[in-house]
Amino acid sequence: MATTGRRERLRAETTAEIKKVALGLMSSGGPDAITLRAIAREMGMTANAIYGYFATRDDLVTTLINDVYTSLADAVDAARDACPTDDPAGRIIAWATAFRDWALTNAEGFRLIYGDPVPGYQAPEGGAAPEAEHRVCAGLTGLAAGAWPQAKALFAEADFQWSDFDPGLAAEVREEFPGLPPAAVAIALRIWGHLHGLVSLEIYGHLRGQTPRPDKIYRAELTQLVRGLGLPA
Amino acid sequence: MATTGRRERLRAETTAEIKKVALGLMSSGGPDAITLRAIAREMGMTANAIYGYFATRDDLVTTLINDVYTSLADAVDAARDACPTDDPAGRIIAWATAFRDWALTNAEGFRLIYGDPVPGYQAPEGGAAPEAEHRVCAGLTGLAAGAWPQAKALFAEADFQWSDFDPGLAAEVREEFPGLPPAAVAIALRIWGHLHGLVSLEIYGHLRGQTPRPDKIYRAELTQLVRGLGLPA
DNA sequence: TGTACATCAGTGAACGCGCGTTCACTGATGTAC
DNA sequence: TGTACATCAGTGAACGCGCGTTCACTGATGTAC
Repeated sequence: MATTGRRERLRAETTAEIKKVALGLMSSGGPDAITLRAIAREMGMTANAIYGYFATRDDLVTTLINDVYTSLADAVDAARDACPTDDPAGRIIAWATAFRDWALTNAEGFRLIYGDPVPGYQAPEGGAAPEAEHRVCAGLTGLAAGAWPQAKALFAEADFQWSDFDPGLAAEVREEFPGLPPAAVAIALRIWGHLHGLVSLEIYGHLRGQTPRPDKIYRAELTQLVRGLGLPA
Repeated sequence: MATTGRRERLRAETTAEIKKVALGLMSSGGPDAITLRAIAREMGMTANAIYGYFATRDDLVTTLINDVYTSLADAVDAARDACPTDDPAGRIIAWATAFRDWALTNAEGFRLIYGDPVPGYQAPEGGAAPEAEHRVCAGLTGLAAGAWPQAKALFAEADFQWSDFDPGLAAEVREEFPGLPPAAVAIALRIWGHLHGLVSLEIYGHLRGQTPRPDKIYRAELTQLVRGLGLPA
């Protein structure tokens, strides 16, 4: 058995194609367009052939969410890490820009993760993509932690306790960023809100009648964001 | 014909009940749960009886969106107007607080307006609720306009032109708020993003594993928001 | 006040559709001797 | 190298379901004289 067998390879290719077609269907017809029959139709096979690759439709959707969320986490992590640790403003801007770019090129994915769930879909317990979700969340906290040394003077009177956060999150932050106060975690969540808000308004078309330059609005947002954290522009 | 006839009244009541039941179904089962048959089942009648009240399912959904969006616009306008014009920070906070409160008590409505469209639904041209949409948008611009006298010093170098906005929006703003520069409109959109982001993360459950106090995060956001506009807290 | 008629909300059966899933199967690809 | 067998991707028909919508209808509520 020199390399991976032919059958194995074909199997992997078909699996990948099913996922690609499913995402494509979603992008043109919304989350409810992800049906086994539609996928099969698109691929020129019968619906039940898909059962050879995924035990059930929910299985397929879970895999899809996981893949997509992981690709988002990869994108933002990579962009941030391309910027040196001693440039917290640059890292925030890199992360945030990658976030929007990823969302625009993977609009279906963004909807799949952050929008209404696929009709009839029941996520497994623990969520569909706990690891990727955690990476994104941890990334945000890291950005806030990087900015904190310069930002703390501006948020001195911020009134947050660890009990204002989920115990799991609190424990984790305290372990990974010792000395970081709860106020910094609140900033991380607020940053998330800023980015998520503009991007999801754009993705869902609510900016369409307002501005042809959502990128410019987003850039202005980022400028004000780092300024509001006391970081040099 | 002294008052409204009995039949008329019954008719209005049934229409209202259909809408109420539809929203209720959506809140428990997502947007795809709005089916004529499910509504009829819930009301103890047959599905086709609904055709006496709405010509088609899409008609019903359009009415629903319109009602809901109008109720949002009413809520935020009323909250803002309860605060005097010479307190721009107070008006922003009142509007924003009403926005979140409305979203939490009408989570289905929020999803209906801002989330994925109802499966299979085709909105009429011009959108399902153009008037209410416009009221919300105009309200935001009004908030930015109110804050501008104090905020302008902080956004002097903001590089926005009228061409960065939709012609219709630009024309309207210039008529309603003469002298207000494009940079202020950009601020309005950014404010919208901030509020929409935190609220939709909360509504869609993405804050659940992070904080038990989304209200506190939101309040902190508002405090920083008005501060960032140079308004007194 | 009583009768004849119009209105109209709602019924019940039926249509054609697409869905997820199951079943017994076929035929090509790979493996063992 | 050739043959017998195992694997396994995919087929095709069928199931039961819920959907939007249409149709001809019934029976109670209102109205006109």
